[in-house]
Amino acid sequence: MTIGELAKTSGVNAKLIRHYESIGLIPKAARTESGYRFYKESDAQFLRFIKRARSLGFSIKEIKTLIGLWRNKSRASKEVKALAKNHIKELEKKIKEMQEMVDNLQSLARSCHGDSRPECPIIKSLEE
Amino acid sequence: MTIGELAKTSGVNAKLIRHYESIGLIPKAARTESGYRFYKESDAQFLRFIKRARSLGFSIKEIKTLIGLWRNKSRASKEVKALAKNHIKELEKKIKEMQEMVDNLQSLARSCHGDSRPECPIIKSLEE
DNA sequence: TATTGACCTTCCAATAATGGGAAGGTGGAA
DNA sequence: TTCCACCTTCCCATTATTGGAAGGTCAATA
Repeated sequence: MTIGELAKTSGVNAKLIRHYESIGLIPKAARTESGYRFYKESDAQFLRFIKRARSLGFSIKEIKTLIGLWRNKSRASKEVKALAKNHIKELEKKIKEMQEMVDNLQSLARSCHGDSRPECPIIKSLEE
Repeated sequence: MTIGELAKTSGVNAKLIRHYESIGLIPKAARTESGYRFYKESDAQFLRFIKRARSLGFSIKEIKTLIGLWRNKSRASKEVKALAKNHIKELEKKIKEMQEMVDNLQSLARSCHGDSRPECPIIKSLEE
């Protein structure tokens, strides 16, 4: 499989596959005589694994750990669960921060007339 | 005021003040004969404005717009309100995405025994 | 006066993840 | 042979912030 075909079957675009290789997230691909990378089916599965983990918000660094856990068939499930729980905590922390921003802004926006007059509590709150 | 003093009174560190100058977010500072930047009180207020806006999650680009609105004493408050509303929408969109990640992970984590056995639905879900 | 330490300067680089483009080589089909 | 689609590497941009290196300046102290 060429890198373009792998991109199609894995859903990860070729540019990104090369990048993942360059940072050591995936192993260096085998090459044809002319230097083209070539892949096998299982490489697509690997990339899909990465893509799913990304869609759950795991960072590349966390995914490296996840890959290790994935490959280690005898590791305890509590190790994986701990990683997930920790990740959930981080996500929840960010969500909370953003929700606080929204709440603050909502209350400012509510108190702003939003008409053609220049008086604006939103701006005023930034001045203080 | 030197940049270090400004950093203290504004709460924005010196490195970042120079950066803000380099990207044109704040005007170029006046210089002493020896090349040191120097500032006045109102510069600290300006930086605090920026810092507050950042803490509400506005991007540097949005802040540039906000500064324009701030300076324009005759602009309509509805312009500011529109910017804020738009920003709220973006924040809420991100929050929703992250909340979906959390929900998915929570349900996976719940179904994972989290003991010493290797079977793990979290990993399994990434394999599919 | 010489030294010292705290502060200032600029420039370069790194972070995280992805995308875009340029310049050039390769493969296969018409 | 020519042509197009694909491949290669390398560099750059994004966003906001921080870090360091190498070197100049200021003020106080020995």
